[in-house]
Amino acid sequence: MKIGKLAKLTACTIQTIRYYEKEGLLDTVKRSEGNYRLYDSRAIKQLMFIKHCRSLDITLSEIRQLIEIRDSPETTCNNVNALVDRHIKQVDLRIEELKELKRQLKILRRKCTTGRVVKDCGILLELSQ
Amino acid sequence: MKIGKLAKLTACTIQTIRYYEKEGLLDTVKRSEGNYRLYDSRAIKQLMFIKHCRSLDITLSEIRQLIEIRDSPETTCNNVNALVDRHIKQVDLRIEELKELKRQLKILRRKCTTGRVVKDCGILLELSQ
DNA sequence: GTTGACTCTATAGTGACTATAGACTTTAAA
DNA sequence: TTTAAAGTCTATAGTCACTATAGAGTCAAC
Repeated sequence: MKIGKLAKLTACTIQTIRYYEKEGLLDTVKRSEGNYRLYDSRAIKQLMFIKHCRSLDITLSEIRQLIEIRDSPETTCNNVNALVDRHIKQVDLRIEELKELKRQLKILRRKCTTGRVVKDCGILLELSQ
Repeated sequence: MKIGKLAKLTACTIQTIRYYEKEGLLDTVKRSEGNYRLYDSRAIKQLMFIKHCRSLDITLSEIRQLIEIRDSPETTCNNVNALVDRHIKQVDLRIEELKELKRQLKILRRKCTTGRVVKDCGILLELSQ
């Protein structure tokens, strides 16, 4: 299978697949006579693993770690658990930050009602302090 | 006042100040004989305005718009209100996305308990599907 | 044989900074 | 007065995870 088909099957762009290869997340695969990459089902699995991780906002560097861990099947997986725990904490923190941000924005928004002219705009006045 | 003092007063880094100037958010200021930038209180105000906006996650491009609007004091400020409203919506959307992400991560986390070996790790198994 | 679809590499751009190199200026101490 | 340290200058590259483009090569069908 060539890269276009893999891209369709996995709903990745061709550029992204090549990018993951360059970053060492996908194995390099053999090439056709015309230098086209040739993929098999193993590549689909690898790519879906990456996609799944990315959909959970796991960074490429963390994915690299997970791949490395996965390839030592007899070690304990405590570091996998730790990685996920750390990730949940980060997401939580970001949610709290954004909630506070929203609160601030709403306060700001209330400083001005529609139809004023700029020099009386409560929002701009507030932002200028 | 030279750039280092401005940086201290506003808790910005020197590089960031120069960056904002390059991006047209800060006025270019006059220079000393030795080509050092010389700032006055006007620069402090401009920079604090930018900082205040950035703390609300307003993009540099939006800040540019706000500056432009602010400099036409007789026009209505409806576009300021619209910009803030749009921003609140975006933040809200992002919060919802992150909440869903957190839910997914927690589900994932429950797939594995501590102390297993990698080849039995429920998290890695789940991610591989 | 030629058109069109596909693929290749290499490079630049995104946003909002951050970091570095190498040179110049100013200030303070010896 | 020298010199060392601290401050500043410009220009450039790096960050992250892609995305977009240029220009060239490959392949299949008509």
